[in-house]
Amino acid sequence: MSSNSASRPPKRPTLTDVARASGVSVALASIVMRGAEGASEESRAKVKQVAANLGYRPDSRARSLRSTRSRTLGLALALGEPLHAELADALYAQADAHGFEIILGATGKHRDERRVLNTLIDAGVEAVIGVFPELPAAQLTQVSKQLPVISLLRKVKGLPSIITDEAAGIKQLVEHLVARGHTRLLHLDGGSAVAARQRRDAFVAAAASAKVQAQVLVAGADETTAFQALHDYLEQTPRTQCASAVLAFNDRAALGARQAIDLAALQVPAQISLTGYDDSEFSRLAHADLTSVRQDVTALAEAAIHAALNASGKSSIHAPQLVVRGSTGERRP
Amino acid sequence: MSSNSASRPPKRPTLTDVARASGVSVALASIVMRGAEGASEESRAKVKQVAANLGYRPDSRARSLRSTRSRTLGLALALGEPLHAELADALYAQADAHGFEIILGATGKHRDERRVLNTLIDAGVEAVIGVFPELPAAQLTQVSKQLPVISLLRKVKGLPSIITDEAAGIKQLVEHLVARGHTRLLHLDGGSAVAARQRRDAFVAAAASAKVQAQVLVAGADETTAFQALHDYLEQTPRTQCASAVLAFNDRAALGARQAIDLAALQVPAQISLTGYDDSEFSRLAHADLTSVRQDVTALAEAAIHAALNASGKSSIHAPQLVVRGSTGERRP
DNA sequence: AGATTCTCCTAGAACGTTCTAGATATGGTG
DNA sequence: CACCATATCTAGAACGTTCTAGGAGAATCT
Repeated sequence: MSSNSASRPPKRPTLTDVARASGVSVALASIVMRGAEGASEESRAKVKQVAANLGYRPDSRARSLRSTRSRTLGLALALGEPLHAELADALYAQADAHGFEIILGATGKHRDERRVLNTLIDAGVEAVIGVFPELPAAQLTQVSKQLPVISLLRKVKGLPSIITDEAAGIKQLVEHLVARGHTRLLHLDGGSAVAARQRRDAFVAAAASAKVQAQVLVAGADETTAFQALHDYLEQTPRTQCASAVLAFNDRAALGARQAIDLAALQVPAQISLTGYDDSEFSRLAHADLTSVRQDVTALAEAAIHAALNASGKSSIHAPQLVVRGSTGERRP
Repeated sequence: MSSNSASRPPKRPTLTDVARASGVSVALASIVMRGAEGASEESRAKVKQVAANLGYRPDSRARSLRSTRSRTLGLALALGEPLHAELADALYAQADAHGFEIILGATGKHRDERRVLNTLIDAGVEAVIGVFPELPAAQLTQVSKQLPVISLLRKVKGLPSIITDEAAGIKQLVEHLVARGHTRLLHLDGGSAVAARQRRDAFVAAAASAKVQAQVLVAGADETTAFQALHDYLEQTPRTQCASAVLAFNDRAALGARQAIDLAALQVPAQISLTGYDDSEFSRLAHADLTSVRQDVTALAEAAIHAALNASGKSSIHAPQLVVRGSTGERRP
């Protein structure tokens, strides 16, 4: 009646079992399983056959303990972030191509980034790639003395950092809007999120150099805070003094912003333009139809894996791409 | 100029180092680090002090290799799913309380669930908790002979399965709508997603027992497919024959559905009611303001951890809760 | 024929822990 | 004083691999 997990696990077969069953030494069996050189085709065939029959799988703990080559990478990111999910997909593909496995650790508001990092390291990964919004750079560099640590989406001094050129992305958005006649821009900033400061600064700079008015609203990287911030703004600001274009920190924030706009009965893009960032799946949907900035996920992933596997890990900065959709239009005063 | 990860990792301190530095045997140092009994308070203090100074961290590979107690759980889920993110949060909290670490594996359209499972097992976890939408039950039960495998959100025969009472959730939605005069219901189904069949069947059954018309549209668990399916439906169905209420598979699907509805210039809830499932963060936003069904994430997590840690892992089924918001209303013919 | 070089194989140490089975010392008891 | 119980400690095997060093044959060279 009870589940069958109650029965004692029948010890999984070990390399010794395989060796014994195929009448060779453990060392030779190891050579075959690793695909190393030094075994005849004949032995190879036999050992592989036996291993398959027994359902043998190498124990990665023992393997990495001995060889310091676990062929496993640690990846730290936040769950529920569309961009992170995309990145993970690309990273998996890249790691695959190099014969590496990936295990993840989830960072989050309530979960200590340092601890996530430690958990991955203790599990025996060869390198860690991660999005660490809040972990102090000092701690990261400290850890990086033990094994390669690659910072994704955030520039960390002294660490290989794979990032997008935020200034370029924001500049494209601002110029796109300015070219359509907008002279009063509003940025819903990402709070403590990764890249938030870069985008905020880039926004101010780009607006200044285009000689248009710029205002920044402190918000966050999620729907709710963005909604709240913009909602308050729209209620408190006389309609005539309102910005005619809103740049949200990312697409999720734009979704929240959109709802504040709808609630204020403003038309997008007729009365107000809206932009996101990241070009998430839902930004492409008809109603959102969000002008956004696409980060080069594939290139980021490729660079991160490369930095992780080659000890001489180099930082790199990748160009984003403006994606114009229906949520931005000409300013009609 | 180059990053400092190029310098050779200064081997991390081992238990032997700690023992030597504190002038005791390795065995005693081990006892202290484990908090096992058999050491004087004096030695305890000294060893701990030395360990802290050296920055010693036990190697979980060696530890679990020897003792088959890694105090680590594997968690397999999909990235980018709000519900999964919530579950992970709750599971982390629960695991914490039991002194367990968690490492994740991401399942996904392009990633073999079996392989994710293997990666976690090879990393030395004591048990795996996972959402496995597509992995055949036979394979799961096969693996569960090696270590406890807990199925989350999907009933798998022969495996401890922690699920929500989908029939109850759907029934509440249907009855809620029927009570408001709706007699023609449409369900956007979740395709091959976990729980999709249960919800679909429950929808048909609940509609039948309430004696209202029911129609099911094949879609999927994401925004895009839901949008597409409903968009086509609204275009092809004469307005007078349209359903007056749409039950989306989950909140993400509801978001897509909402956009199809907006595009068709229908008012929610005046002309058409819409419901989601999962009560995600964004379903609470003003514009979405989505009537949904809340799964008891905390209870699910608690049950899953309990099943994973106690070999006698029991299945359980949890009651969901209807959350009424502004996206559903009286039918106005 | 001896030396050299292959190819194929193996014994045994090592990785960093935990665990078993004692050793040693301390103190109480008959 | 001999005996046992208890508390504290330790040596060394074990976990499942990989790696180093070398051995046995067979083939090639000089």
